[in-house]
Amino acid sequence: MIELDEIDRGLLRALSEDATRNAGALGRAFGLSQPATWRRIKRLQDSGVIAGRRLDLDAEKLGFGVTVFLGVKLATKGQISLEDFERAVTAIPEVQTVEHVLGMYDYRLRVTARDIPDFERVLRRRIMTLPGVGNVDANVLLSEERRPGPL
Amino acid sequence: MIELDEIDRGLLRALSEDATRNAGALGRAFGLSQPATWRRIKRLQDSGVIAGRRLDLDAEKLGFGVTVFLGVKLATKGQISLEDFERAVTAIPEVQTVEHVLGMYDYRLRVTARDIPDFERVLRRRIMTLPGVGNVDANVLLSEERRPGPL
DNA sequence: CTTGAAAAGAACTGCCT
DNA sequence: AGGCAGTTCTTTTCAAG
Repeated sequence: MIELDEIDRGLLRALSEDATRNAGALGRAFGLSQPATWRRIKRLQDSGVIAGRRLDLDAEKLGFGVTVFLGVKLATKGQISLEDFERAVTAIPEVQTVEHVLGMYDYRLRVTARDIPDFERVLRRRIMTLPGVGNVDANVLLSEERRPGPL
Repeated sequence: MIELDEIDRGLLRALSEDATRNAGALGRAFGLSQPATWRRIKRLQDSGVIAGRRLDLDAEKLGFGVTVFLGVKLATKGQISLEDFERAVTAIPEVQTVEHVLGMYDYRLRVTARDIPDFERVLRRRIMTLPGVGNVDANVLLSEERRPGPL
């Protein structure tokens, strides 16, 4: 694990919200020079604390107005069954995230679709036919807020 | 909604996985010049399809080894109750995402903690004391895979 | 749409405190 | 660790085909 001071945490918090901010402007906000700030960011990248930079897409504007969370309980779950399920589920383009979890469900899926009929198609033809699927629970996303986490 | 061709979708797919790739290199991959690629990306930003660029942090390396998904059912849910709950839940630093959903649960929370004892503390002192909380279900994250979505 | 060029700005390096 | 000065690279804008 890596040692982080207050400034490092501040940089991570700022960049988590907007990764386009440059080292010069960021440094000014924390009372540091551009190279000093840049070196801190580079250190965070090299150590792996910063795993990458990703785009934040607006699903609505892409024509995907419906996001549904599915909780999947497998009917049969041996080693083979898990791998079969994972391979099949990652081949479905509408599945954005696959989370293997422990608890009420075995997997949690984030699925996006153009509209409700489109979602029904994905659910019936793609999800319900996955190998080993038992029970499936659904929750439709109304609104969402992301936060920096406990930095 | 914005009209996108195959190249736009390709750019979004590429940048979703790694937003550090520059216009020149990206353009080469799609047979476009640097300025042409840059104009496309700018158009996607201005139209709001690209909502922003965020950091992808490694929670493990930050010392947060435990991620738990909570499904929360409210006991009382009027207009006031929802706002009270949302205001209180967003004040908890360990809560990374708050999703207002329709279905089995009313809210779904992504919570990170240093370890299981730390999680128990958050659950007992912070989550269970939220205004209006009824039943709470938990799923512990084992592994996760994110994908570009149906672009 | 393209290429080519030029200016501005950000990223990166080396050296010094 | 941090700062300063300089170099390299990308971004950004422009002209012209």
